[in-house]
Amino acid sequence: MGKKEIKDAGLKVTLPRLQILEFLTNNKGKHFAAEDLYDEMKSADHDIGLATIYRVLNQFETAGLVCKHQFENTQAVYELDTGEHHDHMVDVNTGKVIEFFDSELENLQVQIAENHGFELIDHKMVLYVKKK
Amino acid sequence: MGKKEIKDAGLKVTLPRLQILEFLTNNKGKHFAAEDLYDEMKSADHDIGLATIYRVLNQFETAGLVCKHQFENTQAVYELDTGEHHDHMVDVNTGKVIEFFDSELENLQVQIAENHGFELIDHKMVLYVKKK
DNA sequence: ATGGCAATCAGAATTATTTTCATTTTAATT
DNA sequence: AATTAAAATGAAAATAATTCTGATTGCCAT
Repeated sequence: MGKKEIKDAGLKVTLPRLQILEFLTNNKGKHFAAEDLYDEMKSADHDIGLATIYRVLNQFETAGLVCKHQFENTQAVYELDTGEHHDHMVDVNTGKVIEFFDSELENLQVQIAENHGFELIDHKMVLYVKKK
Repeated sequence: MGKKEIKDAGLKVTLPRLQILEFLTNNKGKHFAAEDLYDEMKSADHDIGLATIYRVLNQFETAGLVCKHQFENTQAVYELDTGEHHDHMVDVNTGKVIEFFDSELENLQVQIAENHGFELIDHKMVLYVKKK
């Protein structure tokens, strides 16, 4: 149970926060829009307002508990932050999102930033692909 | 002047389109939100409605004349598509956007997609950096 | 228990963008 | 050059995603 994580984030332990965090924990690696979560919570008889979902997700994001992605769709999606960095590959035909990690790529990015006189803080990368 | 490009895109050559395209051509490599362009046009005594700006930018995008980027800000930004692919680096302190191209990176991306059984169609990458 | 402050709810507000529809402009044709 | 149909425009309304507001509720240290 996520009580500790919530407390460590400087937030009060409330039912909505626990329920949202629990759901994301049980669905590692999957992406959910705020409204998806709203529906999921409703299905589980957890009546959490949409505004609360958005608020909690933002708080969780700043706390490093979840990460937020803005793919091509207009709605942002969220997933549990497992601490293991990864990038995304989107199948343009199916819309399916594949997560991957490539250390050579990670190194190259640091290198490129350095070549321009910068320090790499973070990056975002999405590959749009299709089955060959 | 951009009459030819507009015609080739299957669009009628109108004043708003010419003025927007001319402005972007004179500002290669710079990014503008729809509202920036709206203001720019107004400053130049070209009274183009904001709806038209959005409409024309979308048409130009599908025609491959401009490309659209969604960085961290909420507003999308547009720039002239010079045909030369490049990625972006954002200075997290100044907000400044630096364009760059790295062929090693491009190759690696193709490679990664292939390793997962996919063909790379396109990609989007933003490096968040700061001065060292 | 209870008092204070943070969290929640529901709905209103905001922001970016798109759509609608009446009017104007373009470009093809006479 | 005048005619005309189709496409483009402007202004305002509509939409979509997200954030804010104000009243109420819930958490927790005393």
